[in-house]
Amino acid sequence: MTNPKQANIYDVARLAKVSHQTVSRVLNNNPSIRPETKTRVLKAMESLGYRPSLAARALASSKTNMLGILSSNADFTGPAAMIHYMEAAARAQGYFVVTVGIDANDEESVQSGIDHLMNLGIEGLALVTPQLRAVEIARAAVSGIPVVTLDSMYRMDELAVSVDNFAGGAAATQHLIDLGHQNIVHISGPQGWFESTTRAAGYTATMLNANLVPQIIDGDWQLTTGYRIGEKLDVESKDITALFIANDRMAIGFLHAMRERGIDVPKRLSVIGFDDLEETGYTSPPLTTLRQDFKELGQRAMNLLL
Amino acid sequence: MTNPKQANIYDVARLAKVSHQTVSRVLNNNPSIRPETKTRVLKAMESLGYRPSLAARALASSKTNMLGILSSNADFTGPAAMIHYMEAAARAQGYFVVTVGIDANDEESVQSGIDHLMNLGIEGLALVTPQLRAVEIARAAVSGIPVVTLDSMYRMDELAVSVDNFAGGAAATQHLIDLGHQNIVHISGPQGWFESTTRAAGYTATMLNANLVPQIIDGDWQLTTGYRIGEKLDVESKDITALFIANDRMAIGFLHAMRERGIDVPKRLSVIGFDDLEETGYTSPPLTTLRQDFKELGQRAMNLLL
DNA sequence: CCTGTCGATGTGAACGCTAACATGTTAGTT
DNA sequence: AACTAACATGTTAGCGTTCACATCGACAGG
Repeated sequence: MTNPKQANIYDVARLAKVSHQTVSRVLNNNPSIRPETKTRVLKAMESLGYRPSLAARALASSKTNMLGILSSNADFTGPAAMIHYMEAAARAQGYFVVTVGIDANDEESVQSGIDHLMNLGIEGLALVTPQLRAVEIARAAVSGIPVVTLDSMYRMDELAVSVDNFAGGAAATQHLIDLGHQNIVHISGPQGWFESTTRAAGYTATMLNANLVPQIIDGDWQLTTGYRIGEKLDVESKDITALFIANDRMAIGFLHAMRERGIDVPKRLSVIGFDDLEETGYTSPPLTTLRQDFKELGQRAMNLLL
Repeated sequence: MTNPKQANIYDVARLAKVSHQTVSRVLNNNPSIRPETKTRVLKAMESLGYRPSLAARALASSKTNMLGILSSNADFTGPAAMIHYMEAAARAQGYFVVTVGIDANDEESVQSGIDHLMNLGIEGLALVTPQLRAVEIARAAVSGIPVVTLDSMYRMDELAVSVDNFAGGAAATQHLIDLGHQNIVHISGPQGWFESTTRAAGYTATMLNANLVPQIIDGDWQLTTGYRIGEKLDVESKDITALFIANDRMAIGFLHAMRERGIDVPKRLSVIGFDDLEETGYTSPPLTTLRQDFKELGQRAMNLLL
């Protein structure tokens, strides 16, 4: 409760009748310190309300204990959850996480975000930016520290963790095939997004594998787009019986259109989505969806960084 | 691209043929420096790829340039958006934002989150924790730095910014009254949340003001709860004609239940929600909702801190 | 007993910057 | 021309740690 003048390591040392270096050793859990001395120092810290200065520590040791997250679209459920769990994992190890939000379509925004973080002296960077271009810029602008990418195709190098979108797309498609569908359409995400292309690839591969013809309609994740596609999709004459839609938002929009047109889902048409919106399951008509494990993903990313 | 040994202020000074202090002055935009000298120094920095050390700066000036955000439920749309905009506003002023996620129902979690941030030496703290108890703990644990609360009743002191939930609740209610409804039910959020009580208060006041009887059903923000309430609400015998539901999630669940029961919204029953889910407007039946301006809120909070 | 080792602790410098004060230079006053 | 104020820059001393090395005592081996 008192706030006279934050105690420093010398104050503690004096009170504990040791040298400042011994205090430092206690701070860093140096093994060669007598338990007795250690408790004495600890007690002194306690009674002074001592708080080590991260700044001084960083200066002397050139370890900042800072991690950066570069994030576009942090307001989507998935990314937000991943960031949340990454932060928790990092904090458990004594790290601080600085999150910077960017506009992934604006190269300058990406650059300045990275600059900001590099100035801080972060020791690791996580990219929660599904846009291919942004990841490239980021990887180029950063050097000397580990970078991990979430949700990407970069999985090929070891520096990324990711939902296996290919497998996901394949699973969704296979599910529909197993239900007996043959004429299955895929509504994809926008180009330039990892999830888009990978999910679509999973779909295509599975269709071809079953000797079926893949049909992809380009989407852009937006709910309204799903709706618009739903309005004009020629379900009847083309005899489409099932759709795999790349994310739940579009799926919800699409379902709404179906309802307006009086097309019965799931009787006349099966629809499967992808993502993790809580709303799923309470739409009418109901939506089947593939869940993703963001928690595990976030933690894995952190472990990779540390 | 080279990375021999980060240049420091002395290296720059030597190259620009000035003293290190002059370099420091350039760094800090000291006005009493000749433009000519300034450009010379700037050029030297550039050519060395100089990056000021935040740690050293913090140590010498005891200004950390760090701001903290304590956040529960960061995966809701509202909070996530606010955090996003706060970060942007802070960064524009050269600040770094460290976000810590907590479990607001676990006092220890709140405490340790705050400790973490205090160790960092943050210069300001924003609370994005709508739970009353968490805010109390936080306010008590922090001293010496400004604390701002978002979305709270603390609006009374100047240290909080907030959507005016009271006015919002009142507006929604009045809207229904204006449509001619008299028997209007409110489904509220959980107790202990600012938004809950304040929105409910706005509802109650408006009802009473119109000589109508307020009827409140306790909810908890959850979609499933909205659904369950919808399942068993005795709309018929009580002749309920309208509902004001405290958030969109519950509203969506509720609407789903109405649909299953064959109750026509909005013909038989008017429903109005509150929040900011994009999905709103594409549900069936359609949902009217009150929008919130998270962007402005986030920025206002930052300005308050700085 | 003397020497060599190891464990426990102390000493001084360094980290890269800003604060405070000192110095030198220019221009304005009388 | 001498004196001062204002500007532009330099000098020295920290800020609170850690690092590298020095010291001190005790205990073992010969």
